[in-house]
Amino acid sequence: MEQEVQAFQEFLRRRGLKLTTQRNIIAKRIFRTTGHFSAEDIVDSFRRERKPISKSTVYRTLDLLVEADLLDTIDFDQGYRLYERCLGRSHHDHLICVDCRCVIEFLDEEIEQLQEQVGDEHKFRILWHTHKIYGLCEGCAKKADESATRRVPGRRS
Amino acid sequence: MEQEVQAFQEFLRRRGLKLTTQRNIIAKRIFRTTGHFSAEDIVDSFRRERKPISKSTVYRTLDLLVEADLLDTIDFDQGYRLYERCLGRSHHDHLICVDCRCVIEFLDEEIEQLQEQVGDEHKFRILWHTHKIYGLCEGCAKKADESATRRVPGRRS
DNA sequence: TTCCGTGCAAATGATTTGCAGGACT
DNA sequence: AGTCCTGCAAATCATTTGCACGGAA
Repeated sequence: MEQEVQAFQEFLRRRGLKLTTQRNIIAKRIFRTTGHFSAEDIVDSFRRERKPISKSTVYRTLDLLVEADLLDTIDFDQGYRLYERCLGRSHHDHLICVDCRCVIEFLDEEIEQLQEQVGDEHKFRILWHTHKIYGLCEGCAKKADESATRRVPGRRS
Repeated sequence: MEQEVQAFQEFLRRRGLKLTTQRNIIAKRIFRTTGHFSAEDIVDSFRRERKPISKSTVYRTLDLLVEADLLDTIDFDQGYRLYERCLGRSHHDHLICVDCRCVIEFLDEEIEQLQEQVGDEHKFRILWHTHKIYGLCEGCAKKADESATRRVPGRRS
């Protein structure tokens, strides 16, 4: 968190941008989160505390944080963007539960290497990648199995 | 194409849906495409030929074709959805050029297997996945290098 | 005849933008 | 003082939906 706050301030300075109250509040709020969040999550969290900060400002600040390499965006094809902190975090990909929407991170070095190979084979200069595996997490898979079984005796669609 | 037309008609019949002129026209147009296309591409192609079909109908028909397993949707995080025919096509993933926006398909059996392993390790029941590698295709990488070199003697940003 | 489909216009919902008044440096 | 910012409302833009009319079965 401290490191991120400083990195952000440094970034603003380098760009000749101002360190305003709102930017500070938003950045600190974000640097306290774990996991993934949407722009609306941030806006809501301020609304709940009755110190509303305008949507636009939140969006604009998120953009800055992404440019500063302090946030990554992830698109889970849900119609809106999610963000996650990335300073000092290594690259990883995602397992996404289509039922409870939870997200598990994974990293497989072998896959990472094979990707490089794929790039080479196609003379493609890789810049970044996203690898998303959709399915059911342990809990949701269990639930699904149970309700499937339960339905059999009852003969109901 | 013939196969797909029949599969679609069969799908409609099974669902008690009607085989209308518009659905037929749209389906046939799509079954002639190669590569990726957006809903707007389809709408435009009809507009150009002065047999406009309403946007809504196109969207609704695309949904049906996806449900019929005749189309896949792919989200390249461009703010709109792309589709591709998938009947009889095996699964594959994508290399996406961020410059010219061209798309190269790839399939790596080793990666596919390793994914299964990742799922197992996390007790995750995989349903499907997307694996997108972004970067520069051969041509665009070359162009990028050239203009980078050219800039050096001239000393211009 | 009876739904199902279509086209249109309007709604949606996340994100972006224009603008006028405020706030950093 | 001179920019850079903020908040608001309005604009975007792809996609969806409500509704009245028209068409397949």
